[in-house]
Formats: sequence, structure tokens, C-alpha cells
Amino acid sequence: MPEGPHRNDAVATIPEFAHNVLDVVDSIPLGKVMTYGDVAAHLGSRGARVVGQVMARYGSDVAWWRVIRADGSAPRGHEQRALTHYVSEATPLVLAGDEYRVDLNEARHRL
DNA sequence: CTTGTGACCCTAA
DNA sequence: ATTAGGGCCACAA
Repeated sequence: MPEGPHRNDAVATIPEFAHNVLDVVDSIPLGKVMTYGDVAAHLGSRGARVVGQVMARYGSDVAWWRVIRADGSAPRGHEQRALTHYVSEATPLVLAGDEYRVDLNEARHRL
């Protein structure tokens, strides 16, 4: 007889929405990016911030640098580490003095 | 159940 | 360029 989730499921730990976010991130091709809002919209949500929370909590094992802000800047507090990835995977960048942005016109992954 | 919290987004000043 | 304010909403406590 079928039953719903019981105690001691080996799965979970990661909530459903968070799991879906990670799936989308895994689908972003090398050298491409999506904004937090893009990821949310793809999942039928308007919660760009929630995507950020998910990345902060569960994103360490995926290509987190491919999810960026709407203006093309890297995740807050991770600009340096993100840049090494952009360079190594040849993500199109726009330089502005000591700052940089990902060139969304070139690198945005659309669905 | 209620509340506080953001790796955010947008507009206005 | 910067700041302020409102909106967003899944998640953790």
C-alpha cells in the first residue's frame, strides 16, 4: 500500500524548489550565464532573491558563477573567484576600469 | 502556525 | 556614479 514520505528518506535535505534551481543551473552551457531573475522566471517564479538564497545555501557544488545579477555583475562577494571561471571558459566580458561585467548580450542563455 | 532573512530586481531621486 | 524604497517569495528558525 502506497504511502507518502516517511521518516528516514535518504533523499531530501534539499527542498524541491532549490533542487529545481540547481537543475536549471546545470543546464547552462559552458561560457553562458543566466540572471537570478531568469532562473526564477524559468521556474514560474518571480522570486529572484530566493534563487540567490538557494545558490548561497546549495550552490557550492554547481557552476554558481553562471548565475549572475541583472546588470551582468557577478554574485555579491564572489567577484574575484567568478572572474577566474569566466576567463577559463571564455565568457564574454565588458571591462570598465577596475570593474567588469559579463556581456549579457553575448553570454545570456535563453530558453 | 508566524517571522525574519536575503549570492535579487526595479524605479526614482 | 550612489542611495532609498517597495516588491518579490521559498526557506529556516
